[in-house]
Amino acid sequence: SEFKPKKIKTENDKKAKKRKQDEVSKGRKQCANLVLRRDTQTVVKWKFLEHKGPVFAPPYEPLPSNVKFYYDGKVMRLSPEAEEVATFFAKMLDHEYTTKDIFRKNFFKDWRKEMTAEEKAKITDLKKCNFSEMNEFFKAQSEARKAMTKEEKQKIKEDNERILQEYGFCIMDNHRERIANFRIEPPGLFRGRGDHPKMGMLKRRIRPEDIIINCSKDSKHPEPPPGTRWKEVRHDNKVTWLVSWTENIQGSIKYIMLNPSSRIKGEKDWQKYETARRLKKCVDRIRNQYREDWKSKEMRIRQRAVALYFIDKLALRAGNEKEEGETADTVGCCSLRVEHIKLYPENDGQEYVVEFDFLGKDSIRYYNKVPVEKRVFKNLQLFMENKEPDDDLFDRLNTSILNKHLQELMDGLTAKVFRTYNASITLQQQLKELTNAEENIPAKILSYNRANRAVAILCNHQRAPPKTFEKSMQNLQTKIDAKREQLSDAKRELKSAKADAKVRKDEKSKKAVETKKKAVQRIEEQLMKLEVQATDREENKQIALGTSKLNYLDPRISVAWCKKWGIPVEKIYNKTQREKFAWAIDMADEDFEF
DNA sequence: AAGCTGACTTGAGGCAAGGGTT
DNA sequence: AACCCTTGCCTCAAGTCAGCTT
Repeated sequence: SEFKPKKIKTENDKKAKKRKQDEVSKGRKQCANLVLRRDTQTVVKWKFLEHKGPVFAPPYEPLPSNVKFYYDGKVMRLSPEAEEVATFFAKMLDHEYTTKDIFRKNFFKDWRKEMTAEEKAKITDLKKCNFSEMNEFFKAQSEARKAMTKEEKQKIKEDNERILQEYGFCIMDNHRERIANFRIEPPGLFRGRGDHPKMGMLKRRIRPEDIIINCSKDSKHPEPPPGTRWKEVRHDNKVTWLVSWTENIQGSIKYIMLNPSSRIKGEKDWQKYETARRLKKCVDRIRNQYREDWKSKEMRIRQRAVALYFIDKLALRAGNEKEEGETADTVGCCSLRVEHIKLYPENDGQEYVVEFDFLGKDSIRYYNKVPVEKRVFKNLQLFMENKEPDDDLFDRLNTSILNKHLQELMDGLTAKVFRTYNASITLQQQLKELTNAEENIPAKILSYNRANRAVAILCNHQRAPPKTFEKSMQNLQTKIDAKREQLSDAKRELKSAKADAKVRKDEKSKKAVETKKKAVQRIEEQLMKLEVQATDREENKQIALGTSKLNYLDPRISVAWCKKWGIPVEKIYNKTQREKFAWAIDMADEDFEF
């Protein structure tokens, strides 16, 4: 089809190849414009869609009667409804969440709603509740699961596979496609991230009556479980989801959609990178424009221009405003407040330094000290004049205004395109800079990871250092030491073999020298591999590469790099990633340029 | 133009599978 | 074969952005 064109075979004529390629990409682009542009709510996403509906969470199984709950030191039997919610709390006893005031307060309030009148009258203080037997019961259960026999584990695996085959796929326009999340989220206690005002609230169980099914009219639509009915069955081919329901914490809608390997997700992904590549062509013009705008006599334009500069230079997110009290207090570019930045006319020998310190998406801290242009600095001073710490830095700007402006600068341009563009261009440029033709494959892969790391740092993709980090580092060091030992042994042996051969001058001893030489080489290589691994791991301590690899880096850059240096794609992408990026693996050859 | 809603992408964390090591 | 540790995968929360309503 248009989307996965046959790879163009190289004749010796490079120019013909290039021309042909341009045609293909032009055709593809036209196709994209036709089918994919302006796609929210306006364009047909599929013609035929058939699926089996969602898999519901298993029903609640009451605790065995020997597992007791105590209130105020005395055994108390709970109604099944109250007991179920109690088990959600009991399962989390070891978690820090359960010590937090807001969590406890929210949980207790929602738990009481599930209690019978008698329970409600009796249970008035969470501190007097003793869930420890429940907690131990669940711990024992998970131990038991681990201790199952091979056969039992095999059986579970087979059952899962059967469910996957039945519910995990759908038919969309003549293709059997993998569904991403066909299981409905089970009930439990809401765990918001960061300082979330709703943490601990009860996430209720989803029933068939909550479910909207979306499929094509001419398909066999899924049956609800016996004795139940769907909320609605609709046939909307302007959207990509198969199932939806409304979640009770924020009142937002949740969806079942297709796997990243699906045509519909792949095309969208490809389109995203094509938009970023179009930005590449006009980014200079846009940069000149916003630099001009720093001088505008209109405040709103200056603010817009400074915000855009941050988004471009620092890869900040757009920063939509959020409803206060509904979510954790986090910000992005447009929602930055005065308290989130500090200005230093001079700092560590640099002029005009801005210090950023705020909580971004997922309450991950963004901390950065950057020198900026004098004009930007002066503008920031102006924006901050006569404001309180909790006032908006950009009071004349929001994401909607910014994106409307961007749309005028380039078709399809929005704030997040800058993140994609800067991430991908950084990878490409870093790969060029860091790859050393002389080096072997492990060393080249280290270079790749370093390029990837540069992007992750730019995008602020942090992670908590793994709990086992120190130990695993030590283990690796032990291995390295052992390997060094082994190497010097091997070298010693080689030396004596050489000496031996010099005296004896026979074939046999010459052969022995060769063998020893090979051994030394092999061990040297192994040692190097370990050392590279150690470096890589150390540098990666607090940085997560996965997110940028999956969401920001045009996979064709990586595929091209692999082809150019003869590195198997498997070294860069695992199986799932190869499935997601199948289109790119197919499309890109070694001279692909982002 | 502000606010709301729906659809879709992006994100970190948790957990289990499975691969390497002892 | 038991163990241990990494890796991959899943989960589900938290963003972005466009279109609609008021």
